[in-house]
Amino acid sequence: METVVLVEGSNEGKFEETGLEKNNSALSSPKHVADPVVYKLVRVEGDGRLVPATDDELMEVEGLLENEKREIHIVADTGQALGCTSNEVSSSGIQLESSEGLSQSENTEADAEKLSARLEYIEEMLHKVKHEERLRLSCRSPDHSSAYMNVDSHCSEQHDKLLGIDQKLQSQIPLQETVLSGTQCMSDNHVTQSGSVGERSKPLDELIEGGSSTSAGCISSKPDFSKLKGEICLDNLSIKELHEVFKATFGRDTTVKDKQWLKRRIAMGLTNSCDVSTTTFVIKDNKLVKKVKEDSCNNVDGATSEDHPVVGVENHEDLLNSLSSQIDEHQTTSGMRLGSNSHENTYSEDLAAEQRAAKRVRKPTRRYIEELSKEESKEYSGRLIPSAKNIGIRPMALKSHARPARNGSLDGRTIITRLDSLGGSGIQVPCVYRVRRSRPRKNVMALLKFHPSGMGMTTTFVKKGLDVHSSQMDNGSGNKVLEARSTPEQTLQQFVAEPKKEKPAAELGQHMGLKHVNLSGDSSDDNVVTVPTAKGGTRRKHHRAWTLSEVMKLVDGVAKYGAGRWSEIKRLAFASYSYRTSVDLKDKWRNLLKASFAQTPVDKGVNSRKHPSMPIPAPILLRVRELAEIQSQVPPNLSASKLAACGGRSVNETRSGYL
DNA sequence: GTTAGGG
DNA sequence: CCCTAAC
Repeated sequence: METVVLVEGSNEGKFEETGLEKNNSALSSPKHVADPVVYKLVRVEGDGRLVPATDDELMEVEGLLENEKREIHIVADTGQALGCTSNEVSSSGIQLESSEGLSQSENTEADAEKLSARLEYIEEMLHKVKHEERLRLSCRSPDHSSAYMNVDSHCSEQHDKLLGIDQKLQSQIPLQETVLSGTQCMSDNHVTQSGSVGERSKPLDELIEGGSSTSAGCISSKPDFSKLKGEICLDNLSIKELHEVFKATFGRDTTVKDKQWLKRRIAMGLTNSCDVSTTTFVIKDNKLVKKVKEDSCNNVDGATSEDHPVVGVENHEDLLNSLSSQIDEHQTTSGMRLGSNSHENTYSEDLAAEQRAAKRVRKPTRRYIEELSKEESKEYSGRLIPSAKNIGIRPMALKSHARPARNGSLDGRTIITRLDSLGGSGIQVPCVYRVRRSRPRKNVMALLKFHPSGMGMTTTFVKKGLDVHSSQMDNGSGNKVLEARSTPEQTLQQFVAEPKKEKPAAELGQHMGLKHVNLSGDSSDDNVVTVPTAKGGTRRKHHRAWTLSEVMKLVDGVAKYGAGRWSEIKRLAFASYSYRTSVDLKDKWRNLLKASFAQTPVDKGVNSRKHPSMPIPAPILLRVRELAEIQSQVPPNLSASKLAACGGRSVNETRSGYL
């Protein structure tokens, strides 16, 4: 922190996080002008900004080139290796050989030219190699690859940012000095932050465990990670030891003798294999140093834009989310690029292209799709679907949606949910699906709407079914609709309908237990049906019949906390019913009121309702009515007659009772 | 983020 | 159940 460099670094990070871009501009262009001799690899930030590559980035290129092929092969073979390797490759893809780059940059222009030429070459090579790999990845278990890609992408994203920051530092000082000062600051930083680093270890572990199962594969075999905690210094290890660590880390052997390379590699691997660590640590001079500033953390939690990485760990899911969204954004905007005409630009474009390609392979997140649809629908509605498809919606949809057990019982659901949350079918699920209670955004609707083939037909069909509108009918029609759809649509349909995610495992468990107790048969959750709106838009109706117990809880809740305090009731009385929102409660109460006052008085319709909807026992209705009267919740229209009959006492009764 | 109300 | 306006 003491060193100028460090300070700048942290500042940079902050700015970047904050979204201030002047720094970047200042760095890339001005800098470039000032020192034309220094050609650097540049990469495009998530938001499209150009960020100079860092020494770290430059670091491995050479070794990478040497090992590229070998690694790729490995990748092709094992899923695990695949994940790990993809990480490495992707991250290394943006790297250039440092020692050379540095040394050359400080030389004459002639050297610089050479360098640039070389960089170009390297770029090409990397490009090709990466492309190859991508192809392979995409060919192989798309699930895995995509999943990995996800993780990896976000990792690299982070990494890039970090590197970008480093680079800035570097670019502002003589390169040689950079190294030194870098080391210097690192050690300083090291010392000052050692405490935090220690703290960090725990969350890190958690993350590793809680992280995607896929990445876990790589991480699991990384016993030596402990060595990285606290001090995180591989310097003391011999090459042999490094090899061991390497193997432990990546699950494969390496023939590389270069100590530096190994150290870096290991550090990288460890870092990349862990979502958070990337954010938290900066790899520099063969040491993992706690990063001063977190980019991603901020994204996740703006308030936590402090020097404490721990924050980021808290909700890595969100982290992933935000990251993915970032990536998405990047993806959509990657098309446009800064229009300068420098060499850097050329490189950056290459990189950009490269990245784009990489991302293309990546499975799009739901968020992405949504946003994409939104964006594109404005301009090219026709192209919308195809593009989405190409990006890989289908595999994902099919995959994540693979739930024959949908109709299954509670157990079935449990399993399914688990799959979803654990990523049994795909890592991405947890991060992507988790948040939303599953109501697709309008965008998605739009997406559906735009779907070329037979959408219109489907729509009408659905509508028909919907019109019948009985809870049961709903389901039936819904399923029919799904089945009726043509393949492509089905994919989409499923994709859209899929969402019904039940939440975090913990809650789920609880929920499950309670559920069993309920007499309800609603356990057949996910009566998710997409229904067309009158305007042509579709919306998903995700129906879940209210169970008696739920109703009772609701009534109790109202009695306790008062009608209108839905959030309270939801939180306190419906804690276990994750799917009931306060709005739901409110709606239900409204209905209950209606029902109670409509039927109870005469006692005629009490249970006589033959409609599919669950009949509400008279007692409950009675109670509802009482509560309503007590709280003057009586529906206006009904209250008139009813209250009048009762003597209108409730008129003066205010909610004060519970207040 | 909640709540109320219409659809 | 969805959507939105209003808070």
